[in-house]
Amino acid sequence: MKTSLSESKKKKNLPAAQRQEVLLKAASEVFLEKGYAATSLDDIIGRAGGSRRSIYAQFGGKEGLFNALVTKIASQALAPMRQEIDKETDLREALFAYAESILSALFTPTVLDLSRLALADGARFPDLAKVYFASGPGSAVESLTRLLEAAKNRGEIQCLRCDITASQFVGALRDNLYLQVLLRLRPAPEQEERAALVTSVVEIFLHGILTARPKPQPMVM
Amino acid sequence: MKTSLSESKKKKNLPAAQRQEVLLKAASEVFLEKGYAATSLDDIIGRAGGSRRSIYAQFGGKEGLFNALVTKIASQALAPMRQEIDKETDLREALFAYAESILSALFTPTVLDLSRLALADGARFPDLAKVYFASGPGSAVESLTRLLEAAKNRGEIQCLRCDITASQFVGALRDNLYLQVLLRLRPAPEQEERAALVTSVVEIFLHGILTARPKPQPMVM
DNA sequence: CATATATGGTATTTCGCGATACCAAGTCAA
DNA sequence: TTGACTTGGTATCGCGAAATACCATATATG
Repeated sequence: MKTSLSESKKKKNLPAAQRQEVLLKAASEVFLEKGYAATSLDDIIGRAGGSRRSIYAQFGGKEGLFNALVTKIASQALAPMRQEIDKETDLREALFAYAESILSALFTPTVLDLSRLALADGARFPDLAKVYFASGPGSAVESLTRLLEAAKNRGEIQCLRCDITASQFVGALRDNLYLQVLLRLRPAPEQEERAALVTSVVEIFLHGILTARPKPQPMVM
Repeated sequence: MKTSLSESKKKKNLPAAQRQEVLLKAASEVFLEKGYAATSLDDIIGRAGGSRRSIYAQFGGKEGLFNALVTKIASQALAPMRQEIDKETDLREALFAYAESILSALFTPTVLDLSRLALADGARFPDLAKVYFASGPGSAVESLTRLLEAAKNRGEIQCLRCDITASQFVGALRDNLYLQVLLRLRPAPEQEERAALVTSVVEIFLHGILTARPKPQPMVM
């Protein structure tokens, strides 16, 4: 019946170790695409080959399978959000570079899917929520914090709590846009739109929006 | 058997209209608490009284019930995010007031639950996602945009796209904190912490973080 | 080649829950 | 009071999917 689908890549009777890898990979893809509840074991088996038996033998069931891969997925998928920053280069340059890389990482399809997964199923799987935040937004903000603190020590900027400033910088980058994309109300922004957002954020954080820059002491008149 | 639970408030044989109200109220609570999938009709009936029959007679089923209330819930629950701003008062004052009210609205338990609901089930119920965004974050940013444009017209600030600036202001307010609370990684911030965030955001958006305010031309020495 | 072991595939069981049906009990009108 | 109608409560059905069991088939070992 359904075995008619051309048997594309169904390798047969793999040894346990390989089968486990293939299962984990397929499961990652499906869970990310459809979420935990909407994914059935048949979906996974259909993609990975193998049988229910191997899943239960190696992972104990659906929950076990999910728990076995969720940490690894999260850490891998969020790798683009953990780029280290060169603390020595010009602050403005560094902020631009950081903002661009974070922003494009945020709108990566895999990152979006993982974010939706964490938000939807984080309650049932607390580890997912923890790992997601720690290895994504959390660590992104940490490296920015270090950048800001370096600049502060050089006297270039003033911020009482650089960690708060860093977190707000990332928040400003996310904008309402990230929310809209998560909600599937609009597609992810292309390069051009992202660049506009980055410029706006960096400009604001460096100079503020007051026209009177400070327009300070000298009453020029 | 289970009828032993003290029959607290189970009013019996209500007329259709009243029963419908009670059902909607109970359903709102449960859906917000547990999400769509995790809510069973028995949960709702257990809280509202009445019977399956009334649900199917009036709403056609679980989906119908959800659709019937989701728009109204969203609009009501998000009302605190739609406060109008006085465009005439001092900009700094206005931003402070706006930021505080938005921030405390964001961390309202009901708003948090609704946000989780929209993010988790927005894919299955597109209306939910649309209404959530439009009557919450969307309209909040709109009123801020008008405030900024008024200030821009008075020459107080410069921003090419005040709508983007407004959106980034709200994003900065959300910080990583909102994400952490949504993920249940930490409790909502109290008044004190919120005030610190508000101060930081307003300060940054007005003046930026550079120490050299402009520290401009004069090479003092 | 034959037997043991492990894996693939499918059938069967179990369970939760939405949907439906049915009966009892209460409400309303004449 | 009586009879038609509405609502409450429970029992039943159907479906989807996880969990389990069973048989067939492939690989390994002697």
